[in-house]
Amino acid sequence: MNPEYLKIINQSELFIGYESHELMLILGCLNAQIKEYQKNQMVFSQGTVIDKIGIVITGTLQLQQTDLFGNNNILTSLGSRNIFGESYAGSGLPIPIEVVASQESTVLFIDYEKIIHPCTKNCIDHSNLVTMMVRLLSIKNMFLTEKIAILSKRTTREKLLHYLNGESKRHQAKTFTIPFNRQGLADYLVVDRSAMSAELSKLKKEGIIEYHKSTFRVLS
Amino acid sequence: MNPEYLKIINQSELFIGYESHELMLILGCLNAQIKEYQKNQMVFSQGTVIDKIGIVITGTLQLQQTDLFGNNNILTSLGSRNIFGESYAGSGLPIPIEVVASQESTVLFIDYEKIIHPCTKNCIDHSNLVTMMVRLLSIKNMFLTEKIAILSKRTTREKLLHYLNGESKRHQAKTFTIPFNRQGLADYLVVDRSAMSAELSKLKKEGIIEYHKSTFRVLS
DNA sequence: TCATTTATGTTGTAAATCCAACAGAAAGGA
DNA sequence: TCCTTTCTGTTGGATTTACAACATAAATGA
Repeated sequence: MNPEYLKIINQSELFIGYESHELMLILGCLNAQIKEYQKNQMVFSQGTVIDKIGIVITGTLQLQQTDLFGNNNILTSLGSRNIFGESYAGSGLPIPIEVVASQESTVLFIDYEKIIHPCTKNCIDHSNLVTMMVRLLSIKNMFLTEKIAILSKRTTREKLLHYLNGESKRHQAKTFTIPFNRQGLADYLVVDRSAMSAELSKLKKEGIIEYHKSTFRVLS
Repeated sequence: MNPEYLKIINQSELFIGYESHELMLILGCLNAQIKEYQKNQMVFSQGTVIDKIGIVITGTLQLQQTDLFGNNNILTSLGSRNIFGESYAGSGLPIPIEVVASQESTVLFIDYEKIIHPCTKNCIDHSNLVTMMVRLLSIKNMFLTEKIAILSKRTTREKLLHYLNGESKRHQAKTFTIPFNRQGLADYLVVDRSAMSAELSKLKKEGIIEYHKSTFRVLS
């Protein structure tokens, strides 16, 4: 395998922390396979059941979904080191979205079954791949649950307060820096940026929060 | 173990389909333990790292969260057969919520590690517990992702159309029945019931959908 | 059967959001 | 440094929602 590729795989969440010779052995044992895609070529089709996960080596893939009116909605873009398909492969259900290469791309595929039930003999131990996989799914799960809790708030004010309170708890500090600028935060909370800015000002005036740029402080 | 308990455990998603003697052996090998809780007693505390999952045998537990102002928000209620804690145990992160018995309850606990890395010798094979666990996490993940996609739509109309389109695809049919009454659907979409009813009427008038009670048909 | 409760649809009003436009601040580059 | 671009806050008007109140339909139970 191309050593550049190995370096990238080694940076993906699933394979982080291995020595490169270990990684090579594991990938061999997992029967991992590289595949190239041309621009606009389909990687996973909507409605199929998949049994492999993918890791983007080079290029960009897009998760997209077609709506009632035939419009193509782009859900996410995936770049180098990103893992995809793990929830779908694990569920055994047909996938409700499609994955397409939005430019020429290289992808590594691994049989999901081999990750979940690693071989135990004649092979380097890679049973902690299960733990890593489950951790990925679990953490994603927690993030999604938290986001739903936020989106379930009716007003911009409530969404902001829930988000800031959650971040405060997560950092175990009243003062913390968020990984968003204003537009990014508005996108995350699914509200209008200008309305959100106005609400932030109000909260500051009312003495409920303080902030400077992306550093916030909750006062309570 | 109480045979009534066994019957309930056998109905939980994780242990469905086993013969009762198999189940007993597996539970023994997993070192599963029963614990009783009084009303208002804490099961899991916010901020702790947990290494067990729970299955409710009898009674009711509540997942709840305290907000900035000290209000206790109930996120979900858990009843007989429900599994909880799997995402938190799998993540290795401190839990952002607390679990409390809202009435006298009986709970079965299982070490998470033993599910993910089942023993392979001197014991009945229960390696498919990993598969079941991963399937649970994955399917939950897909549901959460779908819900976020819906909640990310700005208007009631868009939320409705996205939801109905998704259900149509899932059922692979233009006509399908949803598991909600109007209030339930409004809660799921996080919109006002009456406004939603009005929007449904509009969509029907415009010839975009048809419906009768909880049976819908998308026309496109 | 009739009475009661629950579910659903309709409407008007108040409140909140979105959108657009703009101005000043901050950041980045020549 | 100056110029340009990006980011942030502010405001007013159009749109959408939430809320409350009510009427009718459907379901439930005595």
